[in-house]
Amino acid sequence: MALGTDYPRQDCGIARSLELVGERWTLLILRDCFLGVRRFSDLQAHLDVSRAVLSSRLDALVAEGLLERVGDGHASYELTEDAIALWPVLLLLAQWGDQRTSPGRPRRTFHHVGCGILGRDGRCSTCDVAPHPRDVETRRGPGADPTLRSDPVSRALREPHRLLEPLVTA
Amino acid sequence: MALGTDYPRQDCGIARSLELVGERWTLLILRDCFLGVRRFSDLQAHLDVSRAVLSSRLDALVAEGLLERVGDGHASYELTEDAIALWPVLLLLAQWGDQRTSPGRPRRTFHHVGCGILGRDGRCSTCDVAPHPRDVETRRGPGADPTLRSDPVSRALREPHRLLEPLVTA
DNA sequence: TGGTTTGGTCTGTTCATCGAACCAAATGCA
DNA sequence: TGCATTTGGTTCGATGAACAGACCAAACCA
Repeated sequence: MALGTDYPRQDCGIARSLELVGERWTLLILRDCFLGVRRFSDLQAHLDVSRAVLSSRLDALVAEGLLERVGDGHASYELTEDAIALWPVLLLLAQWGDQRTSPGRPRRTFHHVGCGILGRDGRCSTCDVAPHPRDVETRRGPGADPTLRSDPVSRALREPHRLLEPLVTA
Repeated sequence: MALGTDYPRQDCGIARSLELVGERWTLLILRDCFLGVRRFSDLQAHLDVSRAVLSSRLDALVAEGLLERVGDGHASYELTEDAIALWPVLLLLAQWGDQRTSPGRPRRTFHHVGCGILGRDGRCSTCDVAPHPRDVETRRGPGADPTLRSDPVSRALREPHRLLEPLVTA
């Protein structure tokens, strides 16, 4: 972890977290992994990020135990339990960002499978449970702009998709 | 907002959020504001950040409606409701970072005033309510290192303190 | 009113990211 | 099986962000 992203003089859990997930692109990489993206090229094409930065970020996430490389050769990247614990952060940032920039018209919605939509506290509006991400389905919301991107991941995410399930791109 | 921190090609609430709070130091500034720090020099001394960066971050937070300059001359910085909505993110990052780097010995704990300690879901372990930050008291935890810093803010935070209340530094 | 403190602003240096080029390794197919 | 293609990097120069120090304007207070 480079010195330019650390906070050695902050005795604080937030600083410890930001040292790992605070760098540019990292949380968006994790977002994509929650959405089921598994392959380097899919991540790269969906994020439009330089391959050098993506490679460096993935290495760090693997080294710190947030991602796991599965399989030899063209590996698949999967979230660990530690990373999955960050889901509420991502959900809240998604909702907060949508509320500020597209009030009442979220770009993406999240649903407790077979139940209700998730509210601001991450709980199902129907049963009040805060479901595990694997029991969450994500859908394109009314505020989404389907014309902005057409990479394979963006196209696949036009359909509802269960979090943590591998996203199949053509 | 500079181009190097934006994600114009991401149609995503998380990207919108990160465009505002994803820059280095921003979330720590907001953390300090939750802890009741109000003045430029206290922020600067507690964060050990260059004054140019702090000034730039504060300007952006004010411009985007997350902070409010109160008073003329030597202004005071106060969180807006929009910013206060980010409290669960900060709480979760604090807990996640502490759990990973100091398991069982958090550097800082948060308590529902007159009730119980807050758990991982931000709810009071006694009454199960997720209290508003103004009803939360923060205390130094068993994992804190009181020798790391001795700026006025760090010294003041050795005592329990209510979130959002102005932190008085000598 | 003058000295001190606070809150900036400016600038050269260092580090991170970007974008393109190059290449090694893996995959797929005839 | 060998070759073409794809995938997953690595390298490098240009650009932008952060840092550290110096300077200074504005505010405060005795």
